[in-house]
Amino acid sequence: MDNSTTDLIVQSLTKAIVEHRLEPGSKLAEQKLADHFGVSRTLIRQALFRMSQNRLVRMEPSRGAFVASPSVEEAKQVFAVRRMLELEMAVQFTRAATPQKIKTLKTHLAREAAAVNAHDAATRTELLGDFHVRIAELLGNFVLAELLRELISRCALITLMYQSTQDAECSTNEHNAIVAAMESKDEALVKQLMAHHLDDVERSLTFTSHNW
Amino acid sequence: MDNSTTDLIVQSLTKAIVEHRLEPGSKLAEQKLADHFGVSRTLIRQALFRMSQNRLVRMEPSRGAFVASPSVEEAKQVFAVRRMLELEMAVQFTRAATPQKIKTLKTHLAREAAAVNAHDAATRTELLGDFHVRIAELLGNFVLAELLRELISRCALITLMYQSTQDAECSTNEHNAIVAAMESKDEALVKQLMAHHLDDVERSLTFTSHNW
DNA sequence: ATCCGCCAAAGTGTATACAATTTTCGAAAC
DNA sequence: GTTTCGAAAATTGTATACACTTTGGCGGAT
Repeated sequence: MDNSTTDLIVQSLTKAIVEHRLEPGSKLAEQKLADHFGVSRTLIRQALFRMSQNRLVRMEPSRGAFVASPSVEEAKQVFAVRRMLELEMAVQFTRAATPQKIKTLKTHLAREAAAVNAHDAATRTELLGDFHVRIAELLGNFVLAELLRELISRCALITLMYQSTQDAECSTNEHNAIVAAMESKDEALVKQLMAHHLDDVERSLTFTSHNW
Repeated sequence: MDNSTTDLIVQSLTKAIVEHRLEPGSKLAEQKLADHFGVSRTLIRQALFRMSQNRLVRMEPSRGAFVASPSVEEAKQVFAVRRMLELEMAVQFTRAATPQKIKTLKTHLAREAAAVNAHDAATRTELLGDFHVRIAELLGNFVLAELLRELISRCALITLMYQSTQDAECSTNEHNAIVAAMESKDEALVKQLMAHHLDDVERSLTFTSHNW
């Protein structure tokens, strides 16, 4: 079953949502999107369907698709899950890390820093999330990696809306500290830093919560 | 957007796969399914799409949909993720548990026991998985609950195929022990029992692995 | 007998048509 | 001026049509 065209539409819409060109709650009319992408409604519906499973889009029966408006409560639950997964993951990675794998992470950190400096919000958010996914991949657990990617994209909406450049710099600094601790094989420190990091990211959201 | 009909098809197909009436690897031809359910290919395609995101179905471009054949390696990764989530979840639940919540779990255990005695494989597998989901719900984290449901259904294929009645009895006994430990607020014991339980379930799979 | 190529049959991928529902908007009633 | 009702327009939900790809087999060449 082919879905490459659908994939492109999903990517494009996801980008638009994450970059905040499509506001939370706004209507995603099928025919308009079909015209815009130059395809039939069939492919648009497939794409919207998939995005609704990722929770980036909300569907209402007979009423259509809307850009999701994840609540702060939902974001908190997502972060609770991330904490469960990522604290343990970071410890396990530290145990299993080779110099080669550490190097791969460091390369990633360099790209992060560049994106933060360039004030490219979209790329920045993407790379900040990728850091966590990358660790899972290097650990060899692709089920975990995929799950994390989903969780991270799921609150990307909120993250981006409330994450100032300042927060982003803070994040990438914390990433650096985590990798340094991994390199020195200090499992306890890694766990502590990762916990602190996730708390920080979450706090930057809930402190600025509002009226959706 | 309505999807109630699609939901019914998804449920029906999922049941057929989990109950092993549709073997792993077998073709899911759209027109045949459409005829069987008395709908057009449109709805069948939506259902297959959704099931491919749950990993119960695998799609190949221009070749169609097939019942998934999850590898033992993939099952191991799923269990690794479950361990990360569920050990911590069990501890947190123990901390937050009220007598009311413990009672809810005990009610569930009774239903499990009945299903195991009745040798109803489908219901048994469903309830054994539900135990874990229920804990997440009682903890109030519905994101976690939904994620667990997905993870559990994802290896339901393998679980059911290799899980003998004996294993199932073992599982429900372990569930009982876990709830007892929760009731006595022994966090360390809960964590240990849950770890042992997940190891047991996983071991019952990998020991009987074969040639897919 | 085996292999290659070609054609028919079957199946998937996308677009379009049509049915059913919701939304919009204006006119009538209060 | 506000509310209510209703019909037209717009939008979603499902079925069908059609193009394109894969599959399977038959016939001929080696």
